[in-house]
Amino acid sequence: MSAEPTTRSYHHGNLRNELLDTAEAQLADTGMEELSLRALARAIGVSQTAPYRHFKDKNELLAALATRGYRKLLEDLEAAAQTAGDDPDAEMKAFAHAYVGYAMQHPDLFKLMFGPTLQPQANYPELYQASRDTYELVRAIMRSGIDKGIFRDEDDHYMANAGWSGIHGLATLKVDMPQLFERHVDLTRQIDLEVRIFLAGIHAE
Amino acid sequence: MSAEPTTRSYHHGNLRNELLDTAEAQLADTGMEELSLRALARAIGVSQTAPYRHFKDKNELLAALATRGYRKLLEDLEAAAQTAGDDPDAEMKAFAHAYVGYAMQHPDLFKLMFGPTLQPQANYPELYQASRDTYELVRAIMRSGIDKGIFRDEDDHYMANAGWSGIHGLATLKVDMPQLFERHVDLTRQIDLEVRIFLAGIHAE
DNA sequence: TGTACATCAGTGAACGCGCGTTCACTGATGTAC
DNA sequence: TGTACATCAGTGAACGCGCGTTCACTGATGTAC
Repeated sequence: MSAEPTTRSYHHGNLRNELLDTAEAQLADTGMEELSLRALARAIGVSQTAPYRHFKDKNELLAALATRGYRKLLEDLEAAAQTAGDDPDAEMKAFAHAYVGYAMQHPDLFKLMFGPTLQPQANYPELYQASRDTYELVRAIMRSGIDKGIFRDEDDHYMANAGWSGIHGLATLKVDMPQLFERHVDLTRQIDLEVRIFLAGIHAE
Repeated sequence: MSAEPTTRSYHHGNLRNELLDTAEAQLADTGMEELSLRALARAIGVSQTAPYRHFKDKNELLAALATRGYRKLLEDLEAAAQTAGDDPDAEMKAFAHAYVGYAMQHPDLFKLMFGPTLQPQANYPELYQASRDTYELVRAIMRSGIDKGIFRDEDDHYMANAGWSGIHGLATLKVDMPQLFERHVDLTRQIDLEVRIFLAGIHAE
């Protein structure tokens, strides 16, 4: 993940970043339960108290990790939305695929971001900001699909939530209960259908 | 939760049930993190090894708890569906409200049921069965709303998943990230709109 | 109805564990003059 | 260019903790005869 310096001097030089990289790797490897500061320090080859030079406590490290996670999700979603040009249908599909894809690629990070450990986020200003930025993009994308619909403006927010719920629910079920979907379900088809139903529902009546 | 016997003899007589009741109460009180077998035994006033007469280990107790949770959810959903008569629109609305309502009433139990602790469920046959029963009902309800749509039969399963995802996503976001919805969103309206969009989408084209 | 005995459902002490965190410390680095 | 000194980023020992679980045990209950 990060470039290992060839000689380790007393001062590591990049410990904060390496802690985060290693934490993310361990999260992917063994999940949240097994992630401990001590194991992290051990893996890096640094004393178990060294992390405290960079994070007040364990939760601050987790918050930094989740913050990176939101920023990455935001990037992925933006990139997906831009590839789709002006067609809101295609945009929403690309967006949904990116969202679910992110959850599948980083399941435990996704759970950390949307899980209870770091609630309330207000305690971690950077995390709060990063998550807010992500939600704003989600809503913006949804709105761009909705604009062509016939609902009144005041429904916009509710419709954005509805679209988001569908996608988030799929990602969550896929990540938390893999056996439910793994068997016969083609995920691409599932996502496409879901977006299609949503847009048809918006534009109907 | 359970009737306390007026005199406690050496044999408790109802320890298994009281363990589950107390565990559920502690889950609601302090969440998953703080739930320990020892604390449970302490709360009931029994030695810390007594639970091992009734459960092989901690996870077996949690599995039993989640099993009860699924059965209760199933009951709630069935009851809701039945009050709605033959109108699939009303049925789906009642169903969605029951689902989200359950999550809000028992947030930590809901998380346990749909969380990673008890995965894979195959290790706990009763839990597996109870969760399967619930999913079957979910799918059945969805299908009953879908039957009037124009999609081909082979899409049924995908459509059921789509409807379920929307509802599950809403429940999950509501439970995990309460601050997102709490502020200006009328949940009843949100659910009703979501169902309306879904059904309109199904019946459109 | 009484007794012997198996089984059930508790007890209490103890084990080993890894964890988060604090503390006093020290080596390395950067800066002012 | 050299030196004094503050600050930064590490170390290593130690603390207290509650936990899950095992063990040998014992009191209570149910059953066969």
